[in-house]
Amino acid sequence: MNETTTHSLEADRRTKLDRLRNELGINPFGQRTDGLSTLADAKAIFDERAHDAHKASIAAVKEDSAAEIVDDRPRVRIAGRVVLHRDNGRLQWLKLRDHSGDLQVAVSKRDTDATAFAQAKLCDLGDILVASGPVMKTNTDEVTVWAEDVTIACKSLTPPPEKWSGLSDPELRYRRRHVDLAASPETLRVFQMRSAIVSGLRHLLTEQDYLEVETPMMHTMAGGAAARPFTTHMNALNLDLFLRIAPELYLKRLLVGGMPRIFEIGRNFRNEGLDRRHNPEFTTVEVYEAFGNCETMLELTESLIRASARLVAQQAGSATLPFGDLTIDYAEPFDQTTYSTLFEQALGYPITDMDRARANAKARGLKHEGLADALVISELFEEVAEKSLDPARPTFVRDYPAALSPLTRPNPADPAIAERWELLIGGMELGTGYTELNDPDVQAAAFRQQFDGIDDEESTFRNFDADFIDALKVGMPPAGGMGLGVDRLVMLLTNCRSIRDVILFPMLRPDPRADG
RNA sequence: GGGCGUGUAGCUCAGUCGGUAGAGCAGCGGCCUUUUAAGCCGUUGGUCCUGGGUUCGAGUCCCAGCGCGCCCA
Repeated sequence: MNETTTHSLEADRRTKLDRLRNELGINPFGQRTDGLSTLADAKAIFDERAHDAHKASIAAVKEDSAAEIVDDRPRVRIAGRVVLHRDNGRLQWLKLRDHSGDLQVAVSKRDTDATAFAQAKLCDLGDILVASGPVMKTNTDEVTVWAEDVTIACKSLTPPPEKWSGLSDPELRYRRRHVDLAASPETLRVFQMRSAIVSGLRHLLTEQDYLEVETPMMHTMAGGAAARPFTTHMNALNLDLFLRIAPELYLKRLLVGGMPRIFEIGRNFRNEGLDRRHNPEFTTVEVYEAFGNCETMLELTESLIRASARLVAQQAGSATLPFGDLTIDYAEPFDQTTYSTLFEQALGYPITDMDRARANAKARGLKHEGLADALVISELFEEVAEKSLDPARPTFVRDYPAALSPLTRPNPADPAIAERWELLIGGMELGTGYTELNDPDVQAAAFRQQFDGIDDEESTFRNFDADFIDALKVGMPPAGGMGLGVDRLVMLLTNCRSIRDVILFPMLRPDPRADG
């Protein structure tokens, strides 16, 4: 950032600020304004008949000065940021933008008072303008507000980016998201969609009698998932705390407490890598349902995603959306397979053949030494088997190994298999669902077992959560539970290839060029 | 963590073989009452990411670092 030139461009704008104040007596940092229409509404209210009648009456007056001007064109008051300014001398054309779209405003010297016209003259790209007047159409058929009054509601002191390309440097888009949003309607649209998707999930769940709850984000023990937590410290209690890596163990306590259908939409924090699919803070929706199981959750998850896709596709009956080169149809029933089937299909030998699995892991340069069998299989599964799936086909992978699922109930018929699925779409893990474990003794044993076969650093963050075991002893109803990554769902549905494009302010390194 | 790419005016980008730093938009001064990325005339604006090195001379070549992106782990 160059101090000198920034300063000079800002200085130009400050000069205009002074002129507005001194020559026009205007404070260009305005006040409450009532009766505003959105630009989309103002555009929609245009009345062809009234417009034609007005035009005809003007022509009639030219013929016969006794004729009367008829003007019942709809009038609006609008506000928006100036994104174009064409000054033709005594007629100025402005294009305003708000969250609903763009709309042109014409400011004629003939039809505005001197103060209004001068404000239009002095406005810069980026200023926020309020204009009012009839909605008409230009000779080239563009719906336009023919201004009768114009006020600068907020003077912008910072020049906006190039008016057609906006910000294209991804770094600048993330660091100066406010500018990106103001300059790029496509960016705004992604976040409008994100909001609609989250509201849609909330609405669908609430409508089916799931109760929305909020559980702590600061935990004394980081549980509910295998991930490294962020740490913080509470002064009042002189207590080290973890930002939550998952809300699961608290939500289960609520099942114990007698809330049978609950969900939480909220942030989790994982102190791990950053890449196209991972931001250290990310949003999930987690759902628990008493007397459900992993099947219940599978059906629910599929229905939620299908409904979200329909919402985005906005065409009744269609739920087909692009994701990169893929076209994904969410209306079709999602595919289902099992962990061991997919493994054997992709690797060519059964999941039980540890000799080949270990040799294979070694050959592929995967972690294997000192790892438990299940973790070696898991490495191979994620590396080879998951990638063998058709990314355009949403697929539930069922029957995960119990050894990888310490919070899940094992299948009664085969204790090596957990009643758990993961959902993969577009090459991403979207979510996971379980039949929850509610036998406190089996849970306690599973907590102990999770320390086996992992390295010391990893085990630092795995805990034996005695308080949670105590809760299970009170008695938790049989239940299904699921967690769905909201950021990744939004990526899929809005065709964004980086998680940073669906998080308003993604984590970035501090700008080394910044002063502070 | 590794590989590749990238960083030049407020923004978007050129910059050839190493020889005085360029354009468009934005800005500034003019003209213009139906423009459509308006047009016309004139004009301002640079820590070429940072630090070293090679060279008579570096935006350009070399080394190191930093940010961002892509791919891989």
